Amino acid sequence: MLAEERRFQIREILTTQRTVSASDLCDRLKVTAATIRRDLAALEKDGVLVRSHGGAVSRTSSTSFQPTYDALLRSESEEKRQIARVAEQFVLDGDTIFLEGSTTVFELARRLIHRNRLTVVTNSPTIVCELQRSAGVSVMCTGGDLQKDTVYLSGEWAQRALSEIRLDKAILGVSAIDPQYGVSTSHHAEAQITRMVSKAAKTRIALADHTKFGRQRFAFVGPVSDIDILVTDSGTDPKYVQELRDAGVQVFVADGEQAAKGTNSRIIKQKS
Amino acid sequence: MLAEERRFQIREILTTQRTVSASDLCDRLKVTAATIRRDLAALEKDGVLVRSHGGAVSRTSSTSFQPTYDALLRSESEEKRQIARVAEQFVLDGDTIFLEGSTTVFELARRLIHRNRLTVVTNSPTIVCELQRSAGVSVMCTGGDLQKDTVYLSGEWAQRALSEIRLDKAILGVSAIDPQYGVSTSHHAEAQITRMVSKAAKTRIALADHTKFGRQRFAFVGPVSDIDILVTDSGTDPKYVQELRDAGVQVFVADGEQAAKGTNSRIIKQKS
DNA sequence: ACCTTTTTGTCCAAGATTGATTGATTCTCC
DNA sequence: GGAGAATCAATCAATCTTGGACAAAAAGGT
Repeated sequence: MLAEERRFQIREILTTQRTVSASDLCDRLKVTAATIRRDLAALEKDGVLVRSHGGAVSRTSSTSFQPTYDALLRSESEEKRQIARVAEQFVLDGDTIFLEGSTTVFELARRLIHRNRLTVVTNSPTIVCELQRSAGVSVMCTGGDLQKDTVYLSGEWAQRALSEIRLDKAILGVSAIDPQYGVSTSHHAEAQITRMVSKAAKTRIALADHTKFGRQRFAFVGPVSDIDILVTDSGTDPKYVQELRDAGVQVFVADGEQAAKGTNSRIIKQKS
Repeated sequence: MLAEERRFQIREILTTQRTVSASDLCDRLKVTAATIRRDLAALEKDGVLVRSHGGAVSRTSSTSFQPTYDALLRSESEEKRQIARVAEQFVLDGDTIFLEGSTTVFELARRLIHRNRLTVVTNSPTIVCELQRSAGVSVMCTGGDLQKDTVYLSGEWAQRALSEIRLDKAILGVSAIDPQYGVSTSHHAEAQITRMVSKAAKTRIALADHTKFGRQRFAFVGPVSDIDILVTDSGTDPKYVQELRDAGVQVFVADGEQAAKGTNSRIIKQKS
């Protein structure tokens, strides 16, 4: 194997798992620890990863993340990953889906890289860059004005693009949800986009970790009944889960085991 | 076997494999390592692949673009940086500019992060992600279909966005330029976008390293006289530089010293 | 048939990569 | 806080790769 290829493999591994141990890499790539150390040193120099005793940690990307977004991604990433793992089951090959820019949805996007015959429309440049590596997923970007703080494209171009498409599923990352008040967000432009996406999709799937519940933000998006399926983590107050179910929303709570085990069939059946 | 045929085979192999070792090619093509090295050197010069110790990595593999893009970024990055350094002088605060997706232009984008009151329109998600970190640059993305191999948004959405804007400057990364034939590129969609951007801009600035000269690609973009300013590196044959100047193009050759020293005033004066 | 040009193969010294060894450093568990 | 294990950086030797020089072979033109 070429050194170049080996280092590429390390990067690949780091995109799926955030961290990797040196000994693990020795086994998988069939080279000695000395070589792995040299590779890690080279990749660290390139800014791809940060070394730590016994292995390395991905630096998400030297180029494509603003520090705050980076920090956001790290915070509660385990819950986000579990939510993404469950949400992935709802995406079927052949679907045309919208992925809204948000960190939880980004985790889902990473999991879709190896899919086939999937069409993804998104307003997140980060997701576009991530799915660039995928051979089987065709990607469309809405365009629009970049909101620096949320890595979100909105505005006239985005709206017009959304006004002329129909989607099988819309995957929405909500930033505040309250059973009574409904879904809300900090930016007016964002709310507008979310509403348009909801209108264009046959099925609306919202991803929200437990921190998003019982909160209200500046811009109202819509009532909770607009959501068809909601995926959250096990840290959410069961009271909220019940209230949403009463409102007609299918709620899935992702805990470690459920996400790990193959509950695919059950979920998909329940969905269709 | 003809040399042409052999090199074609190497390209074929690289479309399916992404990487190939030199010794492997010796076996498969029944020639010595010296010949393979010469072939790989020639193909690298043509921009088909990037050599690495013991073999080569494809530069245009659809299966996985990321590593290739990195290698691409590495290859001749010094020239690209020098070109970007010169080109930066043409971008003034307050300008509204278009940055076309290409590795050389990407280098320029990185240098613009700390600018103020700059409006950047681009069709490259990579550039959007990069400029996300910038506080003083407002960014608009054209949207469109993602071309996996070039990290380029094109198609209807991109065209419509471009049809309704006016730009001070368009920064174009050309992939093939020939004084007689003009500018060309591999993809039809790309050529279309470039033409629209050119039409929308008051000033057209093309960036091209020395490997792009004297080449012709599939899709014709336009004659060289469409370009107002061209920046290249010192590796370019002076013959080409002269021919372009004769055609009315302002050509700037970026070498280490010129780019390093503050020749800003001279360049800007010459421009206005 | 002859000369010129291009291509290919061989040889060799310089350089790069890898695995093994060493002693120092760091982590973990008690 | 200390003993033991694991990991680290630095170094060396073995192996492989590279680029240049030169000769042989092939191709092309007259």
